[in-house]
Amino acid sequence: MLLSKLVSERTKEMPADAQIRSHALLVRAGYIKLVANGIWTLSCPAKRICSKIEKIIREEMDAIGGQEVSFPVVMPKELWEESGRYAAIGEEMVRFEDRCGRPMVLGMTHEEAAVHLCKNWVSSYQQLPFMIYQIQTKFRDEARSRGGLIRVREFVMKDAYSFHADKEDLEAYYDKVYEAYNRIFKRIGMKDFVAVKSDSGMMGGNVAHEYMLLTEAGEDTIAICADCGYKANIEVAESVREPIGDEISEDIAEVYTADKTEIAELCDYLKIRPLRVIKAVSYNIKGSDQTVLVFIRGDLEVNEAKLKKIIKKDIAPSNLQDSKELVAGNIGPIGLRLNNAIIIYDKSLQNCNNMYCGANKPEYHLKGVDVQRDMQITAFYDVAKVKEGESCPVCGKALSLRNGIEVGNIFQLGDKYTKSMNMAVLDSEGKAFNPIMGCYGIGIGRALASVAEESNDEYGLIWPMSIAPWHVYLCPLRIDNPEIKQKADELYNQMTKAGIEVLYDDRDISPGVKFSDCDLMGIPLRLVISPKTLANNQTEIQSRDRRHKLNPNTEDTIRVIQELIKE
RNA sequence: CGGGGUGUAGCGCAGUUUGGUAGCGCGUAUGGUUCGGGACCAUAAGGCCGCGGGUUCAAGUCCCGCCACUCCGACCA
Repeated sequence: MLLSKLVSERTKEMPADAQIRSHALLVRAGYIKLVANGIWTLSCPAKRICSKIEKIIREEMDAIGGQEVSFPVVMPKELWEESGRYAAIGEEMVRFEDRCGRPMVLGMTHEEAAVHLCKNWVSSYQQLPFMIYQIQTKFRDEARSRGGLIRVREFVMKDAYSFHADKEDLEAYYDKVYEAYNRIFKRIGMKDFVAVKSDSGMMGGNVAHEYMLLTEAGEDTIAICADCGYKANIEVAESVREPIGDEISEDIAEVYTADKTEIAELCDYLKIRPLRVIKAVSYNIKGSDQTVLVFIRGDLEVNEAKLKKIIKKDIAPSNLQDSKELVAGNIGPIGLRLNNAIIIYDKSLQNCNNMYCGANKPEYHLKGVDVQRDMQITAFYDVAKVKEGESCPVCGKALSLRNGIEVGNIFQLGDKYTKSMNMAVLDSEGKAFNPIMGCYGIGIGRALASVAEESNDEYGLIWPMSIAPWHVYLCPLRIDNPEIKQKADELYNQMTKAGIEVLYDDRDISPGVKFSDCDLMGIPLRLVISPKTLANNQTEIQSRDRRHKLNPNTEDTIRVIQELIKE
């Protein structure tokens, strides 16, 4: 490829609106261009990177028995009604009508299409298991896209679906995918990534993992135990907390607390620590007036993902100011009168004593509360957000919190789709059952951006050889010199013939511009020829990561480059 | 959806307070001198000042409405 013909704009200046490095550098180096909010064009080099990532994914998916298919982007409403998701999914799914007025949707995931493809073909357990996958454009009308290619509305995704006769088989296959994913991310040159336990969200199902690139720019938070290796998305992460209290339980008594209702000012007023307080947090079930009231230790926050899972309903924070039953700021679990409400007690309260809580009347709180003695609680649930430094649920050592970008995920789906869509096969006794499914996704563009996020320096991007748009940046200095031009052309042709991918900077401009474009674009190897090198019958090879700097003889150049690429 | 910011040449921005000839840097074109870490000189091209309405002799600038982008939050298989 001749750089003079490459359609991509490189700029000296960092885009002002980019908040994270991958966004800034991908735009600056001319890899991506914004078309509309969350919708990008990939230029040739970015497309080449994607193709290489896809190739690696195909190899690994095929290696675990996958078969590549292609589902439609546009699907009829009916398909999504079968699974119940036409109603369940909100505005992020694009809906429209075709010319005949038939309702259609744009695919944002393809469980329905996968079941549709397989349901008539499979009739016996003997055909199980199998896995189908595709690499295809998805559209999700995200409420808010951001971060360059990190969070977009239109993106290419590898999505895979496996079908199994029983849980054991699914679990065994899930482990295979787990390993395949580790290989994929390693091969595309991602370094600091982990697989963490996650929430299965709207996909349904139970066991799920997310592959996270650990980086400050990440949108997700992950709890990690450095000691035993426990890792979980904060949405599901657990921790162990010791009960708060003293040896001797005091008696319950009312205390005057004036207008202090916020935890911070209440603690200040009473000279106590927040963890001595039983805090009330209230929500409404979405689409109804039923209240969900959570009691939790004062220093902790409610993890809404956990809460939703427990009550199995969608919730929204409620406004207590117009409540007739609750005294905002003075809500307590004792003497509470509430109709039609779900009350959840967090595990952090278990066995605590000498606690403070609202007295359910203005300007008063209770002290000396002993959770076991004074409250009739049948069940405690874990609905608290894990905090930095809390104890690991496995080994008890301190947990740390890290940010991460979700680059892939794997789910054990169960029979949610096969059941709702009536996909049944016969078992060995001739009895019909619904196969169970797993599904497995990787966002291609996000993977590209994640590598960019992790792999760069003050001069620009640094692509790993495995996904670099080109292996070599051919950089002749003084190309106005016919000798140089001839030598460069010659090397370009030879390398291309030898299967080396070369970006040839054939522009007649000053060396500094060439060097900085090469660094900015992050091409792994830079091959310089100049009057200086040619005088010694040499060339100059430098790797973008500065690990190699060689001056081979001209005739050895290609061999040296091939070795470096292999390495 | 809520809150902030910004829309002026391909890119980055000034000009808007106080209305009066459309500016700067980079990039681009031509000629010349340079050239191993973003060279220099000269000349030139390039604008519906986001869109629509209004006020005014006169609007990039003031008023009203809309749109887009962006950041923070809500949301997110």
